[in-house]
Amino acid sequence: MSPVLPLPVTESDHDNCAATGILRLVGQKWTVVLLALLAEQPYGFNELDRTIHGVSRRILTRTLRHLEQENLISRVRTPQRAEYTLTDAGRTLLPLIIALGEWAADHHTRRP
Amino acid sequence: MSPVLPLPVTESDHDNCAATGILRLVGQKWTVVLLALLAEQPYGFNELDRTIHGVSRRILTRTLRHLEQENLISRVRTPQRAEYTLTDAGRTLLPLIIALGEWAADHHTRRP
DNA sequence: CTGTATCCTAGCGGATACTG
DNA sequence: CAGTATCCGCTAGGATACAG
Repeated sequence: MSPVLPLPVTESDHDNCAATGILRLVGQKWTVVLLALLAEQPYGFNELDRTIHGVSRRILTRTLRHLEQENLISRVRTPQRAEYTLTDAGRTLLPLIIALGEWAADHHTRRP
Repeated sequence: MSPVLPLPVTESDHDNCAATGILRLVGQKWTVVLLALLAEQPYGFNELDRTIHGVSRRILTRTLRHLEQENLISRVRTPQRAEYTLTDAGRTLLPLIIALGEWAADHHTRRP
Protein backbone atom coordinates (compact mmCIF):
# COMPACT_ATOMS: atom_id res chain seq x y z
CA MET A 1 0.00 0.00 0.00
CA SER A 2 2.88 2.34 0.63
CA PRO A 3 3.65 4.34 -2.44
CA VAL A 4 6.63 3.38 -4.53
CA LEU A 5 8.10 6.80 -4.01
CA PRO A 6 7.45 8.85 -0.91
CA LEU A 7 6.77 11.88 -3.02
CA PRO A 8 4.39 14.76 -2.51
CA VAL A 9 2.11 16.01 -5.18
CA THR A 10 1.25 19.54 -4.20
CA GLU A 11 3.53 22.35 -5.23
CA SER A 12 4.50 23.46 -1.75
CA ASP A 13 5.34 19.90 -0.86
CA HIS A 14 7.29 19.62 -4.08
CA ASP A 15 9.47 22.57 -3.16
CA ASN A 16 10.04 21.26 0.36
CA CYS A 17 10.99 17.79 -0.81
CA ALA A 18 14.64 17.07 -0.11
CA ALA A 19 15.04 15.14 -3.34
CA THR A 20 14.11 17.98 -5.65
CA GLY A 21 17.02 20.17 -4.63
CA ILE A 22 19.68 17.65 -5.43
CA LEU A 23 17.87 16.42 -8.51
CA ARG A 24 17.65 19.84 -10.03
CA LEU A 25 21.26 20.48 -9.12
CA VAL A 26 22.64 17.43 -10.86
CA GLY A 27 20.36 18.23 -13.77
CA GLN A 28 22.30 21.42 -14.38
CA LYS A 29 24.62 21.42 -17.29
CA TRP A 30 28.08 21.18 -15.76
CA THR A 31 27.43 19.71 -12.32
CA VAL A 32 28.31 16.13 -13.15
CA VAL A 33 31.40 17.10 -15.09
CA LEU A 34 32.66 19.12 -12.11
CA LEU A 35 32.01 16.31 -9.66
CA ALA A 36 33.76 13.88 -11.96
CA LEU A 37 36.86 16.03 -12.17
CA LEU A 38 37.02 16.85 -8.48
CA ALA A 39 36.58 13.17 -7.70
CA GLU A 40 40.12 12.59 -8.87
CA GLN A 41 41.93 15.59 -7.49
CA PRO A 42 41.44 19.14 -6.26
CA TYR A 43 41.33 21.88 -8.87
CA GLY A 44 41.84 25.61 -9.04
CA PHE A 45 39.43 27.93 -10.77
CA ASN A 46 41.29 28.58 -13.98
CA GLU A 47 42.37 25.00 -14.00
CA LEU A 48 38.72 24.00 -14.18
CA ASP A 49 38.04 26.73 -16.72
CA ARG A 50 40.78 25.41 -18.98
CA THR A 51 40.01 21.73 -18.48
CA ILE A 52 36.30 21.98 -19.10
CA HIS A 53 35.95 23.25 -22.62
CA GLY A 54 32.71 25.08 -23.28
CA VAL A 55 31.77 26.51 -19.92
CA SER A 56 31.83 30.24 -19.26
CA ARG A 57 33.51 31.70 -16.21
CA ARG A 58 30.22 33.02 -14.95
CA ILE A 59 28.44 29.69 -15.09
CA LEU A 60 31.46 27.93 -13.70
CA THR A 61 31.42 30.23 -10.68
CA ARG A 62 27.72 29.82 -10.12
CA THR A 63 27.74 26.06 -10.47
CA LEU A 64 30.63 25.81 -8.02
CA ARG A 65 28.71 28.01 -5.56
CA HIS A 66 25.65 25.83 -5.86
CA LEU A 67 27.68 22.71 -5.23
CA GLU A 68 29.30 24.42 -2.27
CA GLN A 69 25.92 25.39 -0.81
CA GLU A 70 24.84 21.77 -0.98
CA ASN A 71 28.07 20.75 0.72
CA LEU A 72 29.20 18.63 -2.17
CA ILE A 73 32.42 20.54 -2.62
CA SER A 74 34.49 22.86 -0.44
CA ARG A 75 36.36 25.96 -1.44
CA VAL A 76 39.55 27.13 0.19
CA ARG A 77 40.53 30.61 -0.86
CA THR A 78 44.09 31.81 -0.51
CA PRO A 79 45.82 34.67 -2.30
CA GLN A 80 46.42 33.69 -5.92
CA ARG A 81 44.67 30.40 -5.44
CA ALA A 82 41.27 28.88 -4.81
CA GLU A 83 41.16 25.18 -4.22
CA TYR A 84 38.02 23.23 -4.89
CA THR A 85 37.77 19.81 -3.30
CA LEU A 86 35.11 17.15 -3.19
CA THR A 87 33.63 16.73 0.29
CA ASP A 88 32.81 13.41 1.90
CA ALA A 89 29.15 14.05 1.22
CA GLY A 90 30.00 14.76 -2.38
CA ARG A 91 31.89 11.52 -2.57
CA THR A 92 28.92 9.53 -1.37
CA LEU A 93 26.91 10.96 -4.23
CA LEU A 94 29.27 9.69 -6.91
CA PRO A 95 28.05 6.07 -6.97
CA LEU A 96 24.51 7.26 -7.57
CA ILE A 97 25.54 9.44 -10.47
CA ILE A 98 27.66 6.65 -11.89
CA ALA A 99 24.66 4.34 -11.68
CA LEU A 100 22.54 6.89 -13.51
CA GLY A 101 25.20 7.18 -16.18
CA GLU A 102 25.28 3.43 -16.63
CA TRP A 103 21.52 3.30 -16.82
CA ALA A 104 21.60 5.95 -19.51
CA ALA A 105 24.24 4.01 -21.41
CA ASP A 106 22.09 0.90 -21.34
CA HIS A 107 18.90 2.67 -22.31
CA HIS A 108 20.32 5.39 -24.50
CA THR A 109 17.40 6.25 -26.66
CA ARG A 110 19.29 7.76 -29.54
CA ARG A 111 16.94 10.06 -31.34
CA PRO A 112 18.25 11.24 -34.72
CA MET B 1 44.09 5.29 -13.14
CA SER B 2 40.82 5.07 -14.94
CA PRO B 3 38.69 8.08 -14.17
CA VAL B 4 35.98 7.74 -11.58
CA LEU B 5 33.43 8.86 -14.08
CA PRO B 6 33.80 8.18 -17.78
CA LEU B 7 32.87 11.72 -18.58
CA PRO B 8 33.93 14.00 -21.39
CA VAL B 9 34.95 17.55 -20.84
CA THR B 10 34.40 19.29 -24.13
CA GLU B 11 31.02 20.74 -24.95
CA SER B 12 30.30 18.54 -27.95
CA ASP B 13 31.17 15.48 -25.92
CA HIS B 14 28.98 16.78 -23.14
CA ASP B 15 25.97 16.95 -25.43
CA ASN B 16 26.63 13.51 -26.85
CA CYS B 17 27.01 11.90 -23.45
CA ALA B 18 24.15 9.53 -22.78
CA ALA B 19 24.00 10.48 -19.13
CA THR B 20 23.28 14.15 -19.69
CA GLY B 21 19.96 13.57 -21.40
CA ILE B 22 18.43 11.56 -18.61
CA LEU B 23 20.01 13.71 -15.94
CA ARG B 24 18.60 16.90 -17.32
CA LEU B 25 15.23 15.20 -17.77
CA VAL B 26 14.92 14.02 -14.19
CA GLY B 27 16.11 17.46 -13.14
CA GLN B 28 12.97 18.97 -14.58
CA LYS B 29 10.35 20.05 -12.15
CA TRP B 30 7.64 17.43 -12.44
CA THR B 31 9.44 14.44 -13.90
CA VAL B 32 9.95 12.55 -10.67
CA VAL B 33 6.42 13.21 -9.46
CA LEU B 34 5.02 11.83 -12.70
CA LEU B 35 7.18 8.73 -12.57
CA ALA B 36 6.18 8.17 -8.96
CA LEU B 37 2.49 8.34 -9.77
CA LEU B 38 2.67 6.18 -12.87
CA ALA B 39 4.70 3.64 -10.93
CA GLU B 40 1.55 2.68 -9.08
CA GLN B 41 -1.04 2.75 -11.82
CA PRO B 42 -1.83 4.19 -15.25
CA TYR B 43 -3.31 7.66 -15.35
CA GLY B 44 -5.32 9.78 -17.76
CA PHE B 45 -4.38 13.34 -18.60
CA ASN B 46 -6.89 15.22 -16.51
CA GLU B 47 -6.43 12.67 -13.81
CA LEU B 48 -2.79 13.69 -13.60
CA ASP B 49 -3.74 17.35 -13.85
CA ARG B 50 -6.06 17.01 -10.88
CA THR B 51 -3.79 14.80 -8.81
CA ILE B 52 -0.68 16.89 -9.22
CA HIS B 53 -1.50 20.22 -7.71
CA GLY B 54 0.53 23.07 -9.09
CA VAL B 55 1.41 21.95 -12.58
CA SER B 56 -0.02 23.68 -15.62
CA ARG B 57 -1.58 21.75 -18.48
CA ARG B 58 1.06 23.01 -20.86
CA ILE B 59 3.98 21.87 -18.74
CA LEU B 60 2.22 18.63 -17.96
CA THR B 61 1.87 17.91 -21.66
CA ARG B 62 5.45 18.77 -22.43
CA THR B 63 6.91 16.79 -19.57
CA LEU B 64 4.85 13.78 -20.58
CA ARG B 65 6.12 14.13 -24.16
CA HIS B 66 9.69 14.30 -22.98
CA LEU B 67 9.25 11.19 -20.88
CA GLU B 68 7.63 9.50 -23.84
CA GLN B 69 10.52 10.41 -26.13
CA GLU B 70 12.93 8.85 -23.68
CA ASN B 71 10.77 5.73 -23.57
CA LEU B 72 10.10 6.05 -19.88
CA ILE B 73 6.35 6.17 -20.33
CA SER B 74 3.94 5.17 -23.09
CA ARG B 75 0.81 6.94 -24.23
CA VAL B 76 -2.22 5.16 -25.62
CA ARG B 77 -4.72 7.53 -27.13
CA THR B 78 -8.35 6.51 -27.57
CA PRO B 79 -11.42 8.71 -28.00
CA GLN B 80 -12.17 10.44 -24.69
CA ARG B 81 -9.15 8.88 -23.07
CA ALA B 82 -5.36 8.99 -23.07
CA GLU B 83 -3.66 6.45 -20.91
CA TYR B 84 -0.16 7.05 -19.63
CA THR B 85 1.73 4.02 -18.42
CA LEU B 86 5.22 3.45 -17.10
CA THR B 87 7.35 1.39 -19.49
CA ASP B 88 9.72 -1.36 -18.43
CA ALA B 89 12.62 0.99 -19.03
CA GLY B 90 10.91 3.57 -16.88
CA ARG B 91 10.48 1.02 -14.16
CA THR B 92 14.18 0.20 -14.12
CA LEU B 93 14.90 3.86 -13.50
CA LEU B 94 12.82 4.02 -10.33
CA PRO B 95 15.35 2.42 -7.96
CA LEU B 96 17.95 4.96 -9.01
CA ILE B 97 15.63 7.86 -8.34
CA ILE B 98 14.62 6.36 -5.03
CA ALA B 99 18.28 6.03 -4.11
CA LEU B 100 18.82 9.68 -4.97
CA GLY B 101 15.85 10.64 -2.86
CA GLU B 102 17.20 8.69 0.09
CA TRP B 103 20.59 10.26 -0.36
CA ALA B 104 18.97 13.68 -0.30
CA ALA B 105 17.05 12.78 2.83
CA ASP B 106 20.25 11.73 4.57
CA HIS B 107 22.23 14.75 3.45
CA HIS B 108 19.47 17.29 3.33
CA THR B 109 21.40 20.47 3.70
CA ARG B 110 18.56 22.63 4.85
CA ARG B 111 19.45 26.17 4.00
CA PRO B 112 17.00 28.56 5.65
C1' DC C 1 44.73 33.99 -10.60
C1' DT C 2 39.94 34.38 -9.06
C1' DG C 3 36.41 35.94 -9.72
C1' DT C 4 32.34 39.88 -10.55
C1' DA C 5 29.52 43.11 -13.63
C1' DT C 6 27.09 43.69 -17.64
C1' DC C 7 24.47 42.38 -21.38
C1' DC C 8 22.31 38.90 -24.13
C1' DT C 9 19.59 34.53 -25.76
C1' DA C 10 16.90 30.50 -25.16
C1' DG C 11 14.20 27.60 -22.75
C1' DC C 12 11.58 26.27 -18.53
C1' DG C 13 7.56 26.91 -16.12
C1' DG C 14 3.08 29.14 -15.57
C1' DA C 15 -1.97 31.11 -16.47
C1' DT C 16 -5.66 30.82 -19.21
C1' DA C 17 -8.61 30.67 -23.19
C1' DC C 18 -9.67 27.97 -26.81
C1' DT C 19 -10.16 23.58 -29.94
C1' DG C 20 -11.21 18.59 -31.36
C1' DC D 1 -11.57 14.47 -21.88
C1' DA D 2 -7.17 15.73 -23.99
C1' DG D 3 -4.82 18.62 -25.30
C1' DT D 4 -3.02 23.32 -28.18
C1' DA D 5 -2.33 28.55 -28.63
C1' DT D 6 -0.93 32.59 -26.76
C1' DC D 7 0.92 35.31 -23.52
C1' DC D 8 4.20 36.23 -19.80
C1' DG D 9 8.10 36.17 -16.10
C1' DC D 10 12.12 34.03 -14.43
C1' DT D 11 16.35 31.76 -14.66
C1' DA D 12 19.93 28.84 -16.85
C1' DG D 13 23.49 29.55 -19.70
C1' DG D 14 26.85 32.28 -22.45
C1' DA D 15 30.38 36.19 -24.05
C1' DT D 16 33.26 39.37 -22.54
C1' DA D 17 35.18 43.27 -20.10
C1' DC D 18 36.61 44.63 -15.85
C1' DA D 19 38.25 44.31 -10.75
C1' DG D 20 40.78 42.62 -6.50
